[in-house]
Amino acid sequence: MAKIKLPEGYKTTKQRQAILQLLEENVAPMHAEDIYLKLKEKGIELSLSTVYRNLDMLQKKGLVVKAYMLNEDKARFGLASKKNYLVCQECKKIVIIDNCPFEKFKEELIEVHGFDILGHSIEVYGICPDCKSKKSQNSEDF
Amino acid sequence: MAKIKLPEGYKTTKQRQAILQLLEENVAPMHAEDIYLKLKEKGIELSLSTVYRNLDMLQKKGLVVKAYMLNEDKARFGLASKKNYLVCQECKKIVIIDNCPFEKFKEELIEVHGFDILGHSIEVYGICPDCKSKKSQNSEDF
DNA sequence: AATGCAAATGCAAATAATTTGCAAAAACTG
DNA sequence: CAGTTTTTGCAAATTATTTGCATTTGCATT
Repeated sequence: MAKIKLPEGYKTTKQRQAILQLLEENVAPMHAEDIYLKLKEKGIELSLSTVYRNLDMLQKKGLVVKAYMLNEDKARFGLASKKNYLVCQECKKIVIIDNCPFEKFKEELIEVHGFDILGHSIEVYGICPDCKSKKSQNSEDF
Repeated sequence: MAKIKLPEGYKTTKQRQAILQLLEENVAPMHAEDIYLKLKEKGIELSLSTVYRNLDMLQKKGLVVKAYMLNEDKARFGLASKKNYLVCQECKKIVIIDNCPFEKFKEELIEVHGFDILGHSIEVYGICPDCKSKKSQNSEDF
């Protein structure tokens, strides 16, 4: 948990710190409301708009990534360092892909399309090992 | 323009056909409202809820992919076959990545995480060649 | 430690995308 | 072309997210 440094001109508030810390602790990117509820539970006083406002600011500053996942209609927010993940379609568990395959293809993409590449995000969906074994217990016919 | 076959039990309506055809013609995934407006322009009678309902159905049937792009707050819909793209952060132009790098990493991902992989989507953002040259015209200092 | 000012917060109200209920219209079946 | 089912359009409802404004808080400077 390396403390994340806020950009110039922004103040350190307990709400802001709590949000960042929660995002650090969590593997998966979270919905704004989850963040709000989790922090309330922990006894931190904040409002949902504070959560949104902070996430928005952090996103604009590049510290946080906002993403919508398959079949979800609300945004998730996570630290910019965790932006490639596997999602189980059964239990919705999220697993971070850490050595991202993408780097190897950056060059190829630059050549083919001529873009300067600033960033990327990859979402992979499937069935996680746990759900797979639960499934095969119920029906041996696969 | 290979005609797309509707799933069993669904009727062929002019609205539904028009939506699918428009998605085939378009390189980039579109917002529901764009689809609505473009088709209205073409003289096709439909409502926005019809667009949403069809896209929803098509998505559930796997023919269409719904995705939210970086810094956008409304969904885009595109044919399932076109789900990896490059987005220019300046002009918002979208370019399809056609020989998707991902396939080569599927195996690796399966091994490492034990997921059965059903699908994926990749969004890459950067600056397109056009915007790049416009930029360097304005300031030669890069 | 007190002061002053900008930044941040909470609350309630506003906005905007998407969804839904329902009656009428269109598709397909025989 | 009559009967049944699906689809549509419209308007109203829902839900995530944003915003205005008055108040509070963080922090730099006396």
